[in-house]
Amino acid sequence: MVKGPTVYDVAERAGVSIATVSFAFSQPHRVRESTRNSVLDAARELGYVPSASARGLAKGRTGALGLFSFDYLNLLPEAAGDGAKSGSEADEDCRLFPIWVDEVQRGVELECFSRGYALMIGGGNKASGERAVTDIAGRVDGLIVFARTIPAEVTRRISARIPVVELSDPEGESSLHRVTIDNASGIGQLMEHLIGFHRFRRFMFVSIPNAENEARYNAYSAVLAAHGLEVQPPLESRPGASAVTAELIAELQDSGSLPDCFVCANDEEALVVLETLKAAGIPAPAQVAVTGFDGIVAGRLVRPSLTTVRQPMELIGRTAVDILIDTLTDPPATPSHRQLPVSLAVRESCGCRAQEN
Amino acid sequence: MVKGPTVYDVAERAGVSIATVSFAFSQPHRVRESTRNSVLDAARELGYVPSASARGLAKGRTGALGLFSFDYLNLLPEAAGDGAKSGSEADEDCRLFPIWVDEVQRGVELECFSRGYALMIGGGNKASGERAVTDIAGRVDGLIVFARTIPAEVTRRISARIPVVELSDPEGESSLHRVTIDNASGIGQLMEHLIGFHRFRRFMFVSIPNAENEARYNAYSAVLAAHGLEVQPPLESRPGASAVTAELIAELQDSGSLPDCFVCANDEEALVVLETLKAAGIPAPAQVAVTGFDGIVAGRLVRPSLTTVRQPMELIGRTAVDILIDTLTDPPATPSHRQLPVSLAVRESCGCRAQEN
DNA sequence: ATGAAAGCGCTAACAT
DNA sequence: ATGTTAGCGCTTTCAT
Repeated sequence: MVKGPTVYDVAERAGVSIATVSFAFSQPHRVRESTRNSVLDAARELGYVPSASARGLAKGRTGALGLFSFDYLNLLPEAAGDGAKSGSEADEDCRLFPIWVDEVQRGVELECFSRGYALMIGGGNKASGERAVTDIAGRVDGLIVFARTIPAEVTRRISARIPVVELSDPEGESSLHRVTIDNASGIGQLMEHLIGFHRFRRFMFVSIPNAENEARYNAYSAVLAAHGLEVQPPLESRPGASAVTAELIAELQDSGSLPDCFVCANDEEALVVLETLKAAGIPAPAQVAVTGFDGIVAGRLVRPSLTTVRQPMELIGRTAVDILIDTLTDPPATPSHRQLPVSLAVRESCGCRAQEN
Repeated sequence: MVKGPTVYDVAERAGVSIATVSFAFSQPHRVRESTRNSVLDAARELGYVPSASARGLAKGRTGALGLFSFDYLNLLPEAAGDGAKSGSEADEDCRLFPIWVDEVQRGVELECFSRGYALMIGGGNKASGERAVTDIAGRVDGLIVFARTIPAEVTRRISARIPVVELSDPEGESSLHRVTIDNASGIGQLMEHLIGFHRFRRFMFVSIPNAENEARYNAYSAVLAAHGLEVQPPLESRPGASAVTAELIAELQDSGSLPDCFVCANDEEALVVLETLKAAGIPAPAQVAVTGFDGIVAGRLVRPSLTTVRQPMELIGRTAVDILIDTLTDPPATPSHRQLPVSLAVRESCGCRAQEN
């Protein structure tokens, strides 16, 4: 744990200057082979590990990209505590991991590694948020953030210093690069299946209000309108507050106005709805169908398994990294915006038969 | 993307020295409130983002911990390509993510964030391995590595500079901190169930040879011996080479020497065995039972679901971070070694009935 | 309470 | 091909 050797130590041991040591590592062909070998040997013998801080300071680049992962875990106490009886811990936690964010993160990691970048991951919650994201911004050459996790003012400030990619929000601060998905197409495919194949007519959209969900709701409304079907205002659930959802659904049942199908803005809400229905003794999909959006792993674990629109999560992460590296290589005049396709995953909760899997 | 403002800019704007700017951030109470405010205002107006490189260089600490995640993806082509018909992509990839490593990583992330550290993630494969791990070692205050992913010589060198925690290997370079699990207890619980409850008598251990698996095999042998049961040498599978496993199992079948139960050294091998049996038309668990070890998510997705020994993966990650921070706070005289408990997860593949989930 | 100045370890001109 | 040297942006004594 003692202070490690530096270029100076290596240089001295190899009998050369520090510049030569530096060159031996960064531009091997620029130093005579014998020299290079003696430097490399000295480094090895000394156990030399270059300081990324020093290197970063000198070069003005760190060679790392950053991903700010919001602490969605604040929701855990609430989400884990109600609804299902807490069975084995093993079965509990899988509903919570991996979620959308985790799968995107994986794509980011893979792309970073294969492109030779290190990945700095930062996390935070409401309290530590701005501080944490600024901290990590100071450590990297480019940053990826999830939409709506940090104030626009903060990302704007950061984007004045390093390129920032915001993930998956149809709109937002325009100075940022952006990766989105084709919400309209996804909802379109889904509704086509529900209306055309299942012949459902009465729908209810469930979501917490945010830009992403609004885009999905708009696409949903458009499809219903195009089919001449009635459009109800969305059922506004609240993150982690499944009790609220339960109450709303109870009201619908009491008034005899349950829809044919609950179209949920994302998988996590759909899982809550599914659980709520089960608790209320309303059979799904027999009496009411339910669909999600995202394609998280948990959607395949539950029974009935969740019919949903699958996002290319790994690709989203990879694309963000690609944008960053491109931007670093040669800065584009205008922020990139790449929209990725989605695909329908028909499973059980819409009323289709169980898959093999 | 223009060069961002520095302490000098902030100092000038606030009409103070750079030292005061630094103090205003790091030791707010040491500067007069009015001064502090003008510094903070100036920083905000300028969009100041402190450089972690400069800070790290000056302080000798980066405030980040590292996790070196080996590129297990080299196995993908082989693993994904055979066996099951490639159904929807959705169903494919879930068998590969999240695996053990991913769940441990999650624990590392959570603990880092809650303790105020950033997390640097590095990845590599055989080729880039040493280079990549040295690179990330130069960026952090402490490093976590998975056992057997990098040469002992390299970790030793790095551990001379920063504390290193190696995860889950019963033995290894002794200069490293270490987090292990109680393999013997886990195998003991598992075998007790298989022998005591299911009355199995003829077992076959399946594994690729490594220290971890050897520890499990030894525990397994000990239990069998204690029950006066015959101990066969392990069936040596190869990572990703399920064809080999298939051949070995075919031989067993031909010679009429299929065991009552395949005890696999880990879940991934168990999944391969399960698939191989299915392909060979041998019903599991009806004719042959199969068990795993680890408790990865995929084990709950397959049918029959996998009976296994569950590791506290998140806790493993958290513990590693805890050791690192402790060590950074005040260096212990001797490397820490913490062993974590495991628990039996009885599911379908041993012959028990389907769970609710 | 604030400023001056000496590094931290490395890179990259520029010399030689 | 190799050496000299001036920073990179920040922290931290040590003065004032």
